[in-house]
Amino acid sequence: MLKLSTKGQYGVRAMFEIARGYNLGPITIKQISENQDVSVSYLEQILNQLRKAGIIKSVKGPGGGYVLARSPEEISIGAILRELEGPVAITSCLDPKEGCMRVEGCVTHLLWKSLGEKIETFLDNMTLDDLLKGSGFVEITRAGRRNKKGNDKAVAAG
Amino acid sequence: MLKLSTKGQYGVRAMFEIARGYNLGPITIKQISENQDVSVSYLEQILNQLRKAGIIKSVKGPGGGYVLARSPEEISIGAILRELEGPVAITSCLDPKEGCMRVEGCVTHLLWKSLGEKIETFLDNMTLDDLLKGSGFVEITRAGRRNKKGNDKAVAAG
DNA sequence: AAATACTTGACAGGATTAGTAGACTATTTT
DNA sequence: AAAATAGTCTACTAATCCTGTCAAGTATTT
Ligand code: FES
Ligand code: FES
Repeated sequence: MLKLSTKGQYGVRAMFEIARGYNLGPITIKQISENQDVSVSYLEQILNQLRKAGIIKSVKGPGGGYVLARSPEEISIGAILRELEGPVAITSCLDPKEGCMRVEGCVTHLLWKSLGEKIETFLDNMTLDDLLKGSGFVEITRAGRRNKKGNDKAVAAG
Repeated sequence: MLKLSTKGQYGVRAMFEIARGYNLGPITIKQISENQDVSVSYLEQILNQLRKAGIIKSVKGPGGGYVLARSPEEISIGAILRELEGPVAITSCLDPKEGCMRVEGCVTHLLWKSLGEKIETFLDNMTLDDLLKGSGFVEITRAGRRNKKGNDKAVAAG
């Protein structure tokens, strides 16, 4: 129960890839695809949606790709998921677009609402930066990452 | 995102109806159906599932219906939902039946796992009794509730 | 002009959900 | 015993959503 669609999952993983080297210039869809095992076509759809939402920016042409629009600590997982999957709405009664006539006197409404808020808080407080830190990734060298100006020294971890 | 299916929602609402007068003898599917606006046929399916799980018991024949198998404070919302919708599994990687090869080194796995546990804790700590108390329902008189031995006095609230 | 890379919209197959229907079994009451 | 009540079980369908592909197009750099 309470599954997240693959779109959301892939979206977060893609965002992680972009965040991973966000000060190293754009990363291409193809690279994300290879690192995360998600098809290029599907990623196109997902990243486009995130771009329209202003969470990432795209750079066209050779050397182009995707870059974060803000720094990793300013992008929450919640923001990403909300774009791709709509607001947290355990029941359709809680969906801003749907609503429900029975709300008053409905015994469960408060329950779902409360759970929804808890989830939302969790997701909104978790950022890409937390993801970066929480996974031993500060220590990778950026080998294999294409580089704009030829400064191929890894941004080594201290 | 993170929707609950109607089956789960209806299930909880049906359980609430059964809990509502659990010391007054069984309540029929039909009554639940009327009180909660869910079709009898669909409820049959749902309640049957809950009965097999041992959460409620059924009484056949005239005067029969459904009764809680335990007291309201011993039945958590989590238990109900787990029966009807399977375990909390934000991603399929976390589903006991599925799993994932990428778990190690997967940056998001821990995130989903952590969220899942939070949700589960919430649901497991919330019981039918909380629902009864939390909704002004201690005060209703049981009018309209069929009664086995003819003692039609309402179980009045203090 | 050529190569790279993002952009957009349509679409299809499959899975899941939501709900209905009908025939059957068990129990109580008359 | 028969009638009435009420739960049991299985199958089936329609609709919706998810997952993902494809192809033609636009923008930018070299
Ligand atoms: S049924 Fe819509 S709020 Fe409970
Ligand atoms: S992809 Fe399965 S655990 Fe992350």
